[in-house]
Formats: sequence, structure tokens, C-alpha cells
Amino acid sequence: MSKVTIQDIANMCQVSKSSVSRYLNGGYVSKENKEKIKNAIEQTGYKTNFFAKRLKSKNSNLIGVVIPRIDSITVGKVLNGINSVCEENEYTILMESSNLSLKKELECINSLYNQGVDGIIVYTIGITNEHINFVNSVKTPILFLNQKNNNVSYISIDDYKAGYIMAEYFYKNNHKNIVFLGVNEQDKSVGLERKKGFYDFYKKNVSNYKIDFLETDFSFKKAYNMGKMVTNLNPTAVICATDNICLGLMLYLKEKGIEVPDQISVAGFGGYEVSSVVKPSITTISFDYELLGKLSAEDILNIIKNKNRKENITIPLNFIIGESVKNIN
Amino acid sequence: MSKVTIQDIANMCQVSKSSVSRYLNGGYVSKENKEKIKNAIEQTGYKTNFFAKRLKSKNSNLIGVVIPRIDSITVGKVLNGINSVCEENEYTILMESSNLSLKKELECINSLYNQGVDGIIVYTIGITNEHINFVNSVKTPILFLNQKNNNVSYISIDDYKAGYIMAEYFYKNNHKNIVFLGVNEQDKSVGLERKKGFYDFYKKNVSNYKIDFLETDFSFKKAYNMGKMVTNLNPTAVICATDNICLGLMLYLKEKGIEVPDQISVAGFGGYEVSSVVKPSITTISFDYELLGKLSAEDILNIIKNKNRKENITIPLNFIIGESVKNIN
DNA sequence: CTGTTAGCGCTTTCAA
DNA sequence: TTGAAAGCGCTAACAG
Repeated sequence: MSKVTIQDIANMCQVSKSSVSRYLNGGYVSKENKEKIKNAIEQTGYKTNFFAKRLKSKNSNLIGVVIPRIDSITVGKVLNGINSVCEENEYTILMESSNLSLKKELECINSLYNQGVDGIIVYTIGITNEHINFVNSVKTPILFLNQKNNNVSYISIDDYKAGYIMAEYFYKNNHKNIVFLGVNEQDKSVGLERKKGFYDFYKKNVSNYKIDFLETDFSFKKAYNMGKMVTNLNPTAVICATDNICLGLMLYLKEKGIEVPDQISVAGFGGYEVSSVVKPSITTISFDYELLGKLSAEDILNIIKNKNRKENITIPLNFIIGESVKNIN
Repeated sequence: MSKVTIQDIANMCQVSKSSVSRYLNGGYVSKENKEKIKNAIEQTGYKTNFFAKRLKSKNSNLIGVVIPRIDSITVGKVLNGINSVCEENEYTILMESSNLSLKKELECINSLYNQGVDGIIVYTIGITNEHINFVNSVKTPILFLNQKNNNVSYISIDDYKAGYIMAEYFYKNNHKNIVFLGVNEQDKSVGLERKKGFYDFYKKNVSNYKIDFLETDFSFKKAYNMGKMVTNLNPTAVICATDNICLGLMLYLKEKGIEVPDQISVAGFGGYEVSSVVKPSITTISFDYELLGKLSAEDILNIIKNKNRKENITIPLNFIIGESVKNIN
């Protein structure tokens, strides 16, 4: 089937393989020959051999993508964005998952590099010195998502700013007794930055306030189970590190008959679909993950082609005011 | 960086490239030379050129995967399963998305084929004659997920059986006035098979009953909006094509003060995490999508290596009895 | 515009 | 055990 080569069709047309190659790559071929070659290709169903082609032309039209895990809506959206851009540009994605292991992430980068991809996009869980060393030791462009680090190229979401804005909103609604229901700081963006932004606003702008931190994980269930600890602290408002956490908490509150937002205000981050359809709808800050994916693909393609790059980018935020936060005056 | 070739290290060691190649591929090399070559490789950081290698040895260690869309938990789980097996066997995934377009699905298969993958796994949205023709015209093994069709190799979930079992359970709980809140039949597994199984049980085993069909889509929101139409039909129980649909419906019922399962029973399919944590927890049938992914990867690898294949497989079901269905006696 | 000529880096007979 | 030699299928000067 795929054993028709450029030589075969050259023979059929009584031309040299160079001409066929030229035809294939848009070089000079006489109208006459063009026609002949075209027909021969159609008849034989000739397909250019990917590997032979790549062996010569030094680029593979492959983009390596390292993701932290695959069964996540967020990651899915990012991949979607990357995919759409790659498709347009006839690049194919080579994907590997780090399974949230830092060591594995490095291995994936290396593996992708060895497979000759033209560029690598890493949805990182943390940028270490090893990462930086690797980036500096190879000429393959590598772009990081999800964490800022000025030693490498990155595109990131401004989690810090998101936290900051949310704090501002909480303050405007007169909340000064708050619980921050967050996740472990090992997760730089969700665990660290969002929290830091939130705290910083209060630190800088508010005099008497109280923010209690409670740690949960990303699951709905755990958040639900944290409900009692949250209410024990008697906050007027709870800021949750993700919408999913917020949803879990809300279920607990509902079951306890605690009204949101009348008795307690809540908010999240993420802008998930369900957040808007739930009652009350959740006040949240949404991130355009698909855009993140798109921009990163465009960016790496740009680096591959032009070798130059604009500055590190940060994706804009989208504040969504729902019904879950009340002004307590 | 990666410009060290087999020739370079051959020169360094004063042996021929053949010897180096043999060393790399486990052929005969003297102990002495082995040592020398090993050192040279380590020192230079030599990496075998993927494309040159593939050009000769007819296999690429690449598995093509076509998915319908990427931002879906279900797809994510399947990919996870595929990924874990591929990793163990040192295969890399080449992924393309059909974006739920049948035409695009065919294009993806073709594209992957042209890129020289050793096998293709297609998470299909529908197997057409074109699919079958393509499969028969190439020697690259192609495996389909998510739909049964005896003209091709497939691994599938037994949606029909799931529907049948659920119907049996509904009947045991004395429901004979039912609404089936499903999706369009274009989706063979969720739209067609689950429904068919459900209806067939009643057709075969029950004499006086009524099942009204209502069509929605996969979204939480739409299901929520369908609530009124559902209740207008006054069923004693509602079977939803997915847990997500069930969740949407439940929100509507809750807001209307209609008690589940006291006033109306509901159930779904899928076994999502949230389904169990919600109140009341949802009676559902869960599918092990990760297993589906794993088995399919194992299967295609097996076909690639042995060229023979066991029978088409169907993934087992897991019935989860929650609190959302009541025996109305 | 076209054919000839070299390879790209690796594997694989075939003799030695 | 080893090396020489012949390609895998394609691209890219170069001279016509």
C-alpha cells in the first residue's frame, strides 16, 4: 500500500525523482509534467514517507506536549487550544503525561526531545533548576505553561492577580472575617499564587481583618467534608481555591440549612460551567484555558519559525459576579 | 547537541558503525568493544536519530489515537489508560481530535496512517463503510472503541446491557410509568444502545407500562431546563442517559421542592465521582473507562507484535445502587 | 525548467 | 565477532 515511492511515480512519468520532489514541494515543474505527476500520484495513492522526509529536512512538524495528568477538564481545554492551532499549521502533537511527578516531567521532556520534536510545550507542575539547565543545553524551543519563571519562556495565568481581585471584591462587600479554603502550596498556581494575591490585598489595604487558612484537596468530596471545620470558624465569607471546592462546600451548607449568601458568602476560581447553573450561582474568576493553549501553540510555532519571541505572556482574567457573595454592609 | 551520530562514536572507538549499531540493538559485540562504545556514548551524549531509525526498521513505536474531543472526563480516562500501557512498552502516543466530526475522524485516521504509526486506536463516533474500507485497505492495525461493528476490531462498553440491567432494576422497584431522558441516537453508544437495552427489557418482560422519551444533550444546563417537560409527564421514575443529565434534572427537582426518591425516582449512567457525594446519591451504572483504554492499548500492541488477535472485547459493568430510586410497591 | 549526484543516520546482508 | 557496502525514501545543490 504505502510502498509507492517517489521513484515509482518518477518512472511512471518518465521524469527524475527530483522533479517529483519539486512538484511535491512547490518547485519548478513544467505544466506538462505537473499534470502527469499529479495523475500518477492520484492513481497510485502515493503517500510521502514521513520518516524519510524528516530525515532530510531537519524539522519534524511535531510538537511535544507534556501534561500533568490527562483526566482534568482544565488540561483538556488547554490541549484543545494547542490542538486547534497545531492542526491549522499541520503540526501533530506528541503527548506524554507526567502524572503529577516532577521527576517524570523531566523524563517526558527528555523523551520528547529525543524523538526529534520541533518544540515542546510543558504544562508544568514546577520549574526546577534541572528544567532550566535542560532548556539551556538544547536548541529545541521549550515553553512552559502554568508557572512564571523568568529563566525560561512561559505563558501563564495570573493567579496572583486573580486572588488579589477577588480579595478586593470581598473587601468591597465588607467581609473581614474570612476562611480561605485552599490547596497545598506545592501547586504553585492554585495553591500558592491565588492565596498570596488574596492575602496581599488585605495586608496592604485593610487594617482589621482575619483570614483563616484551611487546606483541602481538589476533590468535591474532601471539600464537602471540610464543611464543619469551615463553619466552626464562623466566617462571613469563604474563598475557595477552585469552583469545585466551592461546590463541595455549598452542598454541605445546603444540607445544614445554612443559606448562601444570606448567612455566609462563598466564591471560587475557575469559571466551570456548572458554577453558573447552580443555585445560587457562584461568583468566580474564570480563566480562558483554551486561549492559553492556543497562545502557547502559536508562540512555540513562532519561535520555531522565527527564532525570536515576544515577551512572556499572561492570560487575562474574567471576573464573573454570581449570586454567592452578599454585601454585609 | 544531537549531531553526534553513530559514525562519530564509531570513529572514537575505532570500530565500524555496524558494530555500534549492533551494540545498540543487542547484536554480537566483543566485551572489549562493548565497553568502549558504552563509554563513548555516555561521553558524547549520543542519541539515536529517531527518523533515520524509523526509515529503516519498519516500525515507529508510535501509536496513533483519534479522540472525539479532548475536554471530556470520559475521554481523559480512556487516554489515561492508553497512556499507561504505551509508556510501559515505550510507545508514544500521536493524538488527533475529530471534534465530533465524522469526516474529520476519517481524516485523522488517514493522517495518522501517513505518519507511519504502528497502530491506530479510534475512539469513534460512528463506524461507516468508509471506515471499513480504509481498515481493509491498509495493513496498519486499527482498533475501534465505543462502538460495536463486526467488520472491524473493536473494544466496547456494553451500553445495551447497561440499559437492560437498569430497566430490570426499575421494574423490580415497580416503576411502569417512566421518562427516558436521553440524547440523540447519532451517538451510538449513549444515544442508541442504552435506550435500546432499556426499552427491550420492558418490551420483553412487562405487559402494561409506559416509557416516554425526551431528548436533551450532554449538558447539565439543558437537562436542568428539561425539568418541566419531564415533570409534566408525571412519571414515577426517570432514567437519564448520563449522570450529568441526572444531576441537572435533580437540581430542577430540588428547586421545585420535588423529593427524590420519595416523589420521583431517578437514575443515570456513568458513575461519576460527584454522583456518589450528591444527596441523594445517584443509582447508576459505572464504566471503567481507564480499563477500556488499557485494554485497547494492550490489544493493539498485541496485534502489532503477534498479528493475531483474540475476540472483540466488551468491558464489564458495575452497578451502583444509590439512594435515588425507591420501590413504590 | 530538468536530471545527476550526493548524502541525511541508521540497519542489515554478506564475506571475511 | 567484525567491516564493507548497499540501501530505506527523500531533498538539495549543481550543472546543464
